[in-house]
Amino acid sequence: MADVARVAGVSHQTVSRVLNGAPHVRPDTRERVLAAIRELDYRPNSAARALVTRRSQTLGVVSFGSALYGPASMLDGIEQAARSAGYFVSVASLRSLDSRSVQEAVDRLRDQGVEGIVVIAPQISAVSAVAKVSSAVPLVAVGSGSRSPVPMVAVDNEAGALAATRHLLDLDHETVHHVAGPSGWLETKTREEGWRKALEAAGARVPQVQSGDWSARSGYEAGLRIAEDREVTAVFCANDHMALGLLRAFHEAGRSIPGDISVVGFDDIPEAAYFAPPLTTVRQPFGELGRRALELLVEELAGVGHARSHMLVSPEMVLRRSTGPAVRR
Amino acid sequence: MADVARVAGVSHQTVSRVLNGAPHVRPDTRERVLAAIRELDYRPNSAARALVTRRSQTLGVVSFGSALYGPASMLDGIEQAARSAGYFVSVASLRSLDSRSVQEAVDRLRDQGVEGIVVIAPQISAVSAVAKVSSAVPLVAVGSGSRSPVPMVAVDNEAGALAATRHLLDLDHETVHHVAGPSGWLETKTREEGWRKALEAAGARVPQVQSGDWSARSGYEAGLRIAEDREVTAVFCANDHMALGLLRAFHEAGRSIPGDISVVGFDDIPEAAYFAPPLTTVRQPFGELGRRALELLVEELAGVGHARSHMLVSPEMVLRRSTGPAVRR
DNA sequence: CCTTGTCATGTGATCGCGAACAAATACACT
DNA sequence: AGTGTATTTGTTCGCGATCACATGACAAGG
Repeated sequence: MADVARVAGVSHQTVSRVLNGAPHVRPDTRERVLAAIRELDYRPNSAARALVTRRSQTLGVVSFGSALYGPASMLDGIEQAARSAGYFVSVASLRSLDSRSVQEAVDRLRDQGVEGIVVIAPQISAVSAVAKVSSAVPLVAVGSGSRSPVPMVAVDNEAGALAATRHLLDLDHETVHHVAGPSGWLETKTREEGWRKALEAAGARVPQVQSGDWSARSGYEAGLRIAEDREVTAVFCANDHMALGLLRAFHEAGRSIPGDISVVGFDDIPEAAYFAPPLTTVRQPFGELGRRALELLVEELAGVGHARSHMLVSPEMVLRRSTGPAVRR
Repeated sequence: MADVARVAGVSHQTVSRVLNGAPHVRPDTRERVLAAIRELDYRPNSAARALVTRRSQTLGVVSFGSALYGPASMLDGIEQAARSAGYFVSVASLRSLDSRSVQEAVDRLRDQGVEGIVVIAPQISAVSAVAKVSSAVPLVAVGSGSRSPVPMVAVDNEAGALAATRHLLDLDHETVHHVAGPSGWLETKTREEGWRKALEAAGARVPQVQSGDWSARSGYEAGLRIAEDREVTAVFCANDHMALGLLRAFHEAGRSIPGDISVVGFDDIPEAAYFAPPLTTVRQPFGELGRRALELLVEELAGVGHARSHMLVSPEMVLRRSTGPAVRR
């Protein structure tokens, strides 16, 4: 910066003024400074600036399962929104979601000097970990349940699950089976609750829940078990990947879809429309969730306060060919 | 830091020594300092440290299509490796891969003070953009072609495509059709080359190529076109998502797989094993690619030089049920 | 003509840390 | 005891920016 000042024949302060768009700089001196900057290919040192302003221009993202479609999309949305808000994004992805790991990741980011943190933390333990995080920096959770103790943005899983289940009931299915996610996840819980409420509201029997781990493999295994029960005519699956495994298992068991069994998924991953058959599912706007979370965080940073600190986004049902009317026996 | 020094009754330099594990600190003073640090919950200011050491402990990742399985997995691998090497990771995801966007992203990261950059840049234009990037910081590309002008890590796409095609030829198919990726991608090019070479080596006819855009939708559309040609008995598809669309189209056209047509994909996404039927494909170890890229970058930072600056990882074929012997007519 | 206020620019201090050097202390060996 | 060397600690400076304040020039108003 001193070099630039020398070349432009001004003081370092004037260079700083030009850089920060401060008022009270005569147009021609501004030009001279800019010319000097170009000539020297000068780039401000962000560390120095961060040191004195106490602002790093950086936000942190703690993410879990970041290779999965949901988290990856959210991260993408977050980065996009952060950039347009003038922030950098630093990531810390977790291998496990225990309280210690979350705390560690948050600490790491804090040490790096991030101004705020978004936690992509869909697990119950993570939320409580986040809640415990004695963090001086603002923190927003995304994709976690509605009873999160920190500000958060999430899809209304319960409403989505309820709609999915009701869709099947409306097709005259006597009841709807459920393949849930792994225990400990907020999505697992809220989706199961939505399913249960829909059944209860309709006075339908509530069958036993099968549990998976979100993977197609686990859906396949659940499918094999379910296929043994010839009574089953409708299944609501807690995510699309498991639904894929389910379809595979039903196919192998010789059950036609939706002829014998109707299946609904959750997420609407891009491939869902090309499953065999195309999957009826509940769309989660992941990218938008990420963007909204970041907006919330930026608002907190700006000190807007906690005016709208819990944000539930309504998911949307996408009807495809994996669901059909129940066969009356 | 001054506070800590005061509480511990030492100078700030001694605190610094303890923090950096410098030698020549008496055990009991070290203890006093550590105690003071704990008492005050002191955290070093990374901006100040970066300012004086000229090292930000941060690496940048430029990524494209970061919601897709491949890039997301690589990013994940990169982050993991970076963390264990003691670096933070800052991401910049691109919406388009033109030279200007890439340059902008790289500049942004440089301005932030990253010490090195990994570019997840599978597009030809990106590679040339990267090559042009007049960057003072070390730069490594991952997942791009073998003729990249910067150090890079990639799967040997050509070998993978060749193996996939040969697998089909070995099953007695007269020739193998190809659904390629979008033009401009290195993967598209090298996979097509591998396919072509395998055909030529076997003296098989080289059919016209269908092009998609990696999405299941485009695979579906290509599949509809291919299904019209009753001569087709084998298709090598440049990625699994398109293969999924292909399977769907064939199913709708009443062609059985692998009875009428064999299909091979590329990537081995986790769902591929649950397609209908389970997909024979070529596995790319994305996470490992990311890790290796980061290791390469760290080596460059350490000044090990460009000893092994191009690293080709051999992909592995995964045989499943979407391929079978050609039906002799 | 002198005050007063606005613009335009410069000066010095400061952010928190580590590097270089200096000083003090401890230990070893005559 | 005296000298030399190794360990341990402290002092000063500077990294590259912003901030608070000072200064000079000029115009407007009395």
